[in-house]
Amino acid sequence: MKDEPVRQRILAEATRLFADRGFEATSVQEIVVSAGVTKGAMYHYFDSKDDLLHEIYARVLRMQMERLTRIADGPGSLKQRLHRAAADVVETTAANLDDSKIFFRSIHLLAPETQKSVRAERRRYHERFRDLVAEGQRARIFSDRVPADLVVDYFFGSVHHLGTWFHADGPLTGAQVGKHFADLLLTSLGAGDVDE
Amino acid sequence: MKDEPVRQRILAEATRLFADRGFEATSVQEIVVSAGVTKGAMYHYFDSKDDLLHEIYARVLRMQMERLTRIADGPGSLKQRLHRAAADVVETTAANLDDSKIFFRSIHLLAPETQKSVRAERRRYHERFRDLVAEGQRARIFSDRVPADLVVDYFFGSVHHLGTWFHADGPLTGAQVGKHFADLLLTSLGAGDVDE
DNA sequence: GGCCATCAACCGACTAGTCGGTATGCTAAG
DNA sequence: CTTAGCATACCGACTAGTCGGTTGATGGCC
Repeated sequence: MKDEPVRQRILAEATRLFADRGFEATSVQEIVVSAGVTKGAMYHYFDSKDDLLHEIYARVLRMQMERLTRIADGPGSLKQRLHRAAADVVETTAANLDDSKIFFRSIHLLAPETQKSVRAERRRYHERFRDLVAEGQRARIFSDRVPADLVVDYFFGSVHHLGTWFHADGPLTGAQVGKHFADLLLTSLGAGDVDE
Repeated sequence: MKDEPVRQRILAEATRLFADRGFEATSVQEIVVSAGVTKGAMYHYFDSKDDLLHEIYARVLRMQMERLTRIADGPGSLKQRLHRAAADVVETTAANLDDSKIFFRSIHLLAPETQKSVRAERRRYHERFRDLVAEGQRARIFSDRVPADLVVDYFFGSVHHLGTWFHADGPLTGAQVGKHFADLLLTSLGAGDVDE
């Protein structure tokens, strides 16, 4: 922890504190004290407190987008890939709960421009996921009674709210919740077993 | 409104501003100016800025709990009542989006004690809803492959997430989204048509 | 080798301003 | 007179961000 690069340590502590107390309720003082550095160091690596928040978002978005692309373009039937993608996003969200909490609590506090670019990135992710559902609906593998966009909003609502109830030391692991959520998604699309 | 016009006006403006800019990013000055009163008036009716937030929460919780109880204890089959309750909470959330946004963005900013009581109230609501699902699972009307608690977490995630994408002037009304979401919930529980 | 220049990394006292909250005063009603 | 219902002026605490300065490592030059 001590020999970890300064920049990373600041980011890690900021993430922890933002998730704990909220962005606005956390002062730059608290962050630098927690990270064992000074204000000078922090403003050497980041432009502003907002920039710190933006970096946290960018890191998460990059990671999730990469994983989704790999799964969606990977092998397996459509059912299998959708199930895999759904379970994966739940599992990785559970594994990075702090990032998730910060994301949905604080995005409105960013500068309008920054907010716009973050939302755009988020939308691309959403659309990639929706395309999987829409493809299945066109192929009559999934029911099209509910529009694909709405199904995806429905599903991701559940994922994003993991931060409000999930605990790493609770009765269920992230992987278990992921499997259940993916099952619920597939079932609600009228798809039978994944292995059909 | 006619009992205490000033108090209500302060609450209404605070709700609007909190939803718009966030709790911490909104100053008491801005609230009183928006409401056309002074700080003295605000601190006459409320103990603190936190108290203002707490009142907003309490109002929402009271309303939702009352509606759920009326539907759950009302007439109709279990399927019908669950469908009705699900659609209703979506519709009322959509109709009070500001309250919903504030709720999930700012609850962590309340004093720990207040937070605890709000969470407890929220949990009672959750449990009442879960009991409907669990009852159906015991009666073999719903699939019990996924635990009732998890199904409810799944569903309410979607509801709470409405604040991030739903717009009153969008392509779908709150009632339409409510019906779709309720359909998805019932389908994911392996229940056929509601009218069976 | 010895010497100097350069530069990123970091320090921390400081500024200018904002914040939530309070003390006190005033007015109208009962 | 008392009390409710506000208004106004003000305070101390705290904030994000700045800026002149220090330190240690590196590289070119003689």
